[in-house]
Amino acid sequence: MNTTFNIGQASKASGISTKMIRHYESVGLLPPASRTYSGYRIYSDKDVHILRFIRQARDLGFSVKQIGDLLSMWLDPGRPSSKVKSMAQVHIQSLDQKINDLMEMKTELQKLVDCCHGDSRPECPILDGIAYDNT
Amino acid sequence: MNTTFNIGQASKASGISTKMIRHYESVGLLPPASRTYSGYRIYSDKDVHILRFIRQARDLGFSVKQIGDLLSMWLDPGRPSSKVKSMAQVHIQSLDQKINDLMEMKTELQKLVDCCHGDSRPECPILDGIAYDNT
DNA sequence: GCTTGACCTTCCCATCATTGTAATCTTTAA
DNA sequence: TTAAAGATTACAATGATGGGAAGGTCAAGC
Repeated sequence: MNTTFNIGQASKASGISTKMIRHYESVGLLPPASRTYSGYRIYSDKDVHILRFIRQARDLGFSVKQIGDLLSMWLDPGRPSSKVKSMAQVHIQSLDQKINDLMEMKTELQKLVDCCHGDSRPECPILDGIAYDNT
Repeated sequence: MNTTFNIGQASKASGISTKMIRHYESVGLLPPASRTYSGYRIYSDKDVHILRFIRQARDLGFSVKQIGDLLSMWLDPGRPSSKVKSMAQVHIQSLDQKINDLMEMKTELQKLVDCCHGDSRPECPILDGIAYDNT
């Protein structure tokens, strides 16, 4: 059955807020939705499927620009899977980079925390570390 | 010796761009710098020390708001170190949260990448996974 | 003394993903 | 018929940072 959805229903079905659905349309990630006579947006099953694709990609940390690329690859039946795979691998690298940056921050800060007695006295190796550390 | 710095020198000495030094002043993280007769900002050794503190805190992932709190604790000789320590611990938790989120993304994406042969054929488990996965 | 280049000033705009708000119109259910 | 829920648009804000324009200033060299 070809169900149709208004924006609120599409939002619930996809997990993307109505705000963001309109935004994705305005920046060209989505084609302009068709409209009812009175101007409400209408979404088909296929549209909702695309929205769910977008949400999944977003949850994997892809940017809107990258999601656009993924979408056009998804909708292009002939594209080689190697293209998708290399894009995914590049993205994994950037995730790794971010993870490493955050872990480095955590390690440094943990070192300072471990040195701090954390009581009512004012001496504080954490602040001293931030003030004088030259890593 | 009481050296003074203009904004470019303070930037080099602290590792914070001139853009950001002005920005930090405009949002109140820094008090308004004193000025030469012609309007150039002047920084003292102490000011540069504060800038370096800010950069260290930023490199540990603290937000400007949090850096403001750290700064006032740093400059308040009587504050208990427990205050600093608990703030640092909360921050470590939020770093952990971010690390976990990113690692989850990476794991999921890596699973898909591992399934993809990545050659000239169009079948692509990565796109299929993004399209149909319901984690 | 004047030119040049490097550096400073302010102000506005852009990024990125997302949320909030306000004013207004439409649909739906009581 | 009316009230509530939900849709429309447009604009602003977040947070950390960068870019650029238009203009003033300083130091070095001729």
